[in-house]
Amino acid sequence: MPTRQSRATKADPQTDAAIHAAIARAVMDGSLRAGTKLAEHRLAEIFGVSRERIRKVLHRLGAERRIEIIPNRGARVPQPTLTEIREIYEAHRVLEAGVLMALVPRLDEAILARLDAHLAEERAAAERGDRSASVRLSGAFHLLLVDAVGNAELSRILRDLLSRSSVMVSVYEPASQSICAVDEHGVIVDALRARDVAHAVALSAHHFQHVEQRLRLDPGPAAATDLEAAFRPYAPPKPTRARRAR
Amino acid sequence: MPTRQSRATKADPQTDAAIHAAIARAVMDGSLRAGTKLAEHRLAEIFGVSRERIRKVLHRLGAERRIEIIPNRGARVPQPTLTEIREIYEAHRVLEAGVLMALVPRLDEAILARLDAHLAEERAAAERGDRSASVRLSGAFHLLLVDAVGNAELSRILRDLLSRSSVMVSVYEPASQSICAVDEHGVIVDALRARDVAHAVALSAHHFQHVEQRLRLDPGPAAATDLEAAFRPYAPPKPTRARRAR
DNA sequence: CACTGGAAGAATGTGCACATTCTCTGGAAT
DNA sequence: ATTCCAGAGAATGTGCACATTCTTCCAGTG
Repeated sequence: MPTRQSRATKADPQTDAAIHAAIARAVMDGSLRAGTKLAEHRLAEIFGVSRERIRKVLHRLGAERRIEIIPNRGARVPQPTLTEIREIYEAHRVLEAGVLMALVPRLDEAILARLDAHLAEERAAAERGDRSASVRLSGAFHLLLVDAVGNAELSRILRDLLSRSSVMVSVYEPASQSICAVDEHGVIVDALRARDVAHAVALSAHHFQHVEQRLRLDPGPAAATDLEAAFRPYAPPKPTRARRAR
Repeated sequence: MPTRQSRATKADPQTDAAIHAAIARAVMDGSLRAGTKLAEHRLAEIFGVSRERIRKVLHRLGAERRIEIIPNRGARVPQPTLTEIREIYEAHRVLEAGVLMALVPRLDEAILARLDAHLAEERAAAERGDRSASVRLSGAFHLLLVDAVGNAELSRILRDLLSRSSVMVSVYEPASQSICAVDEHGVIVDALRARDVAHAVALSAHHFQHVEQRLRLDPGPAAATDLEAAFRPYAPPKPTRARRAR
């Protein structure tokens, strides 16, 4: 009997990890706005894989709290309330206090040099008005701090928290302002260099509260986004014929 | 109105959540020892559900890092190295420092009363030599601390961390000693009552280091455990006839 | 005109069959 | 005797078909 389709032409064009990363990134960077429905069938068509593959990825994203899954009702990009967002930021602030306390005793010149280099990058991005780079770098600053402690578990937890707060920035953050003022990062590094734990912690807390205060009060429109447009840069290695957008 | 009878007659004997909880608990409390293979087919028979159901639960447990999944090679109870365990404990210690700093400013009599009541429970368990209760309560103490902050996200993160360190206790902890000395918990509460943040943090760090030092250096035997025996208390609504273990 | 009931269509959930990969055993060659 | 290889058996991965549930829309009634 004839084989259905020799999918043996090549190994899976889209591996699970690739699809997972694509959707996670689209959710994180705001390409998919809060409230967007993530229908299994449509995603399967877009990525050119079976629905089961999409289904598995979606469930994993749900377990990671990156998307919201309601039984029998599918997956959506989460639309967090302002209270939930403040909780995320507060959690980040509380945990970073512990990170700073653990970091000070093990500071060395190499770590301080890396932080200085990062601050220079941030300033450069701010000066040339590159908002995209600024957002990315300001998040990376906090990751740099936790990575300096040298505990993989800590890094994983904080990285996860940061990636989830990124989702929310796209909903609540006014687009005209940068997320983290580079000056505030600079003074934290200064306090670290002086081995002043209490001051570093206080500056960090103050910094996070600044960010929280900048959040808009209205959630903005919860309109859905076109799935195909969001995933166009990713991977249709499938010669799909033109499809009309409804 | 004809009520749905399909659910009534065929009533899912085991819901996904129940199976998930059963396996997670078995892994956490040591009923399944490190290295035990979790074969899909056998679990499906034991719980009396289809293999797909087990498969989904297993993948979710893997995403939560509660079990270890190797592609094409199945799921196993993780057997962490001593270094990984120390990282978990260190992470917990670092994060709890932040929690204590956030907790002190919002301490009130109600919280202190809850902590006191918990300490009394711990002492009672210790006095009657109930090791099982002692282990459970000593973990609950740290959850009580983070819950008192009132941030659900923080509670979730620390709860997850604690549940994962519980796995390791069963591997590395000598059975004759209790996990957390109740005295050490008591002095932490004393420092909190005095609003002495620095002291509370120092005591907490000292406490965690105590626990770390108690860990045995040899991982002990990595023998597998009989799956059916571990899950006998759970889930056999199976009218299956007796089956002999091969 | 508003509201309820229900049917049709669509989306999600599940079991099954088959494909792929791995493990284990037995035998032959060095 | 040890090592390597091949084949059988078992376990995992995947696509498909069907069952269940939800949404939507429309007809009928008060």
